[in-house]
Amino acid sequence: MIIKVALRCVEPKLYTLIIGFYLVLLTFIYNIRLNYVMQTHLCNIFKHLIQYRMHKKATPSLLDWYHTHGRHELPWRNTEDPYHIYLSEVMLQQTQVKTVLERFYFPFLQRFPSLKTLGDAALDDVLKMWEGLGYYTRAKNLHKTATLVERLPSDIDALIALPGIGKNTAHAIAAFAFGQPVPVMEANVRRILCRIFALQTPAPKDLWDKAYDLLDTQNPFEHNQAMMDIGSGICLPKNPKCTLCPFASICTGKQTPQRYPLKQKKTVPIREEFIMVYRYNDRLSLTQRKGKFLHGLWGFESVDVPLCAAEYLGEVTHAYTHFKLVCKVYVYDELDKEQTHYFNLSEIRKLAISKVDEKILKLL
DNA sequence: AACGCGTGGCC
DNA sequence: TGGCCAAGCGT
Repeated sequence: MIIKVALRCVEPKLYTLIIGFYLVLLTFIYNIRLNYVMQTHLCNIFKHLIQYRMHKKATPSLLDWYHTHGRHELPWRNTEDPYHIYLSEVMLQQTQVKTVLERFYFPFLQRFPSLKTLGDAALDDVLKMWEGLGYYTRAKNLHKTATLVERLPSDIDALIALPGIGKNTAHAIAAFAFGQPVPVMEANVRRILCRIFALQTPAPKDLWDKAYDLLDTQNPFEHNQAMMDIGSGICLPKNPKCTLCPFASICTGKQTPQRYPLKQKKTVPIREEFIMVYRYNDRLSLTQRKGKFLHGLWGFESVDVPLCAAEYLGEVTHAYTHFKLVCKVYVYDELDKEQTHYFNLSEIRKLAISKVDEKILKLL
């Protein structure tokens, strides 16, 4: 352990080795009166130094790899603004780069160019910009955070204290916006670590320990970005391109990459719902969702039993991550007093609605 | 600790 | 095509 720490602090130059060899030789040849423990200790230090040099030589540095192969054009890599970096991190939670880059990042920033404009906006307007991106509590927490702080803190614990910022996002902001020597721990990094160290079902703490161990503390930005680029472009879930990987020489799991990490499959339940829509003078009844599911979005009402007199329009299905939804849609051409909100088509387009309700709308 | 939480890319 | 998966977080 002491040796590993020493190796992190001191970049072993060639002259260190030469002097080291010279000392060891002196120790043996002239039988200098060092005790046995000291001799072994010295020998071990130099053995590790040699191994470290060979390792560095065998694996081209991540820094070099990043300069040559990294995705330098990603907009959140070319800004110093912590708000921009923070926004990208939240949008990218469980969401592919392509989606965020092509459809959401720029329009959102155009509409809310600063933390202050975001905090001053109405939540419904924020949700409208988030429409189609999914996981809507992200938008709610983003807005909430914008009302809480004028600028983002750089301290990891202070970041985690903000709603919507967990351990990974806090580390990402610390590393990317404030240059702190900390690793990130998301899907790509996790998979790389599992493959390198042949881990099937690692505990989170083990992964963080490995990540800290592997981190290039001199270049945290490049190191973390490189890890994510390798994870998304080389160390793929299926058919990883190990021949292109800078970690190939030290990777212990590359023979059977599909085993690391081990994935458990879950069966998704099917949920059936009756959707009851009231239609009156080309206006439709909608309600704003209150719970955690599709939070804040507008949609058609789900009922236990549809009205007998209502007309059955057909089925709409939608696959979520944890269940499959089958909606049987009914419409009734009367005004129901209990429905407080009626909208025509152009008004509905201004509301934030989900994919299911979009499908139901199409059916109507 | 194990779930609930959306949508779309990719094969 | 259906199934897997994605820059995770809150509870």
